Amino acid sequence: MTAGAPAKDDKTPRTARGERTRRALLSAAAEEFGEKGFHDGSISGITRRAGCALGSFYTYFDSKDDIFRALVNDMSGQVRDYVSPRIAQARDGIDAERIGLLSFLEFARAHKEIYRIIDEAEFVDQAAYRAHYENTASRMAARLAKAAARGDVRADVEEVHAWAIMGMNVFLGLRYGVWDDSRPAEEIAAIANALVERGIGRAD
Amino acid sequence: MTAGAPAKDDKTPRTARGERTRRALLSAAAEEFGEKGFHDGSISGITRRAGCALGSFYTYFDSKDDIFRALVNDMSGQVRDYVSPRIAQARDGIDAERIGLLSFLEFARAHKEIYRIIDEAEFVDQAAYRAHYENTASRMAARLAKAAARGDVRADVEEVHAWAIMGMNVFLGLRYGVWDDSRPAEEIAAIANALVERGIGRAD
DNA sequence: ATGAAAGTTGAACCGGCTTTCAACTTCAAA
DNA sequence: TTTGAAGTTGAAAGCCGGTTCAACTTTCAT
Repeated sequence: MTAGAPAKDDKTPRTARGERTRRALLSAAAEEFGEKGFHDGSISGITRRAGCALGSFYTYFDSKDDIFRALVNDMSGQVRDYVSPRIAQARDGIDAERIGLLSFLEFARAHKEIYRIIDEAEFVDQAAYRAHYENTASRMAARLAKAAARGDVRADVEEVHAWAIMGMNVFLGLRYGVWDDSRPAEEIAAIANALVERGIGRAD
Repeated sequence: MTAGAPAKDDKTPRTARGERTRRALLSAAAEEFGEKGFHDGSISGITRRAGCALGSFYTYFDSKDDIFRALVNDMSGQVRDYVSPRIAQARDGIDAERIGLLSFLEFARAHKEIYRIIDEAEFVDQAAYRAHYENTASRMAARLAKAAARGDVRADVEEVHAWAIMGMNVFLGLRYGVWDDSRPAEEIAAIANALVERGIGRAD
């Protein structure tokens, strides 16, 4: 046995053309579900946007649920890949969280469909939904623990703080990223970061 | 013209029996949608739980969307009516926010379906979804402004702080209310409130 | 007591959407 | 050039749940 995939009836493309079609379907699905939501979005809408026939859909995905799952994974990864390298540039633990929120705001402004997709996962694929937030929270908790070890933040930071700050970020992203992007992202990030800094920053 | 309702073909019950049936349908809908979500939940599932015939549904509601809208309104009001009087007992502006989170956690633990219903409104009735959060945020912003006037919190508190704290509360409610209620609600509220107190409390 | 308004019933209608399928095209290795 | 595996096509099958409706029962004001 070679790779991890058991491949009963494998839907993985074997060809450059196939790969292209699969990508086209995935990004068409992001548009379709982003605009209409899972239940109003249709597979024929997806294939129309992707410029292929209805039947081709089933060459790459088992079902409507299946492509949705794939999409949630994809977007969850996209956020992480956008935010992580930026955070790595931070000068300290508090600054890392400012940059985390700032880049998340930027990402949300550029991909307004993200909320409709991640949030709808709560109904279509709860496991993927929980996984997304639990992963995000535990990455943040790990950063905070490191920052605490370096003395950048209080020693008593824990999981609860990570969930609190993540929740803050998610709602600020919705309100000031997706619903209304008229205020500078830097300004929002600065205000929230001041709250965080006093809230968990080291006591002087 | 007498009351506000125009009443073209009014679905309001005129009878005690009718009122009972309507309530039964509404709470059956909370169960059904809470368990299965809007799109997997069915009207026949609702009437089965409510113990009435399929056709009776349409005596009180125009459509599946209609009852969902009514339900979101109902639950949004229930949260407010549970939390508001408790907040009124607070000794100061910071304590008010602690109690707000604490009572929200209690409410979420007792009504675990609330997230699935409010969150799905994002797709079924976006206006109701936005209204729920905008109302909640502006109530909080008003409380904070009052607290600032009394010197309980910093003078520069604004809308952004309200959205940040609301987001915190929502995610803590999901994580420590709905998904896992093993830690005491008081403990979670205390940790978050310490963050808020240092974050926006008056500078000494 | 009585009749009209309110409420109840569930079988059947209806439309839309997912999913299937068998014929057809493309592509690249031999 | 040949061959067959990979990919494409879109019509139509099949399913499922929302919605309708006309007959029936209950309620309540007079």
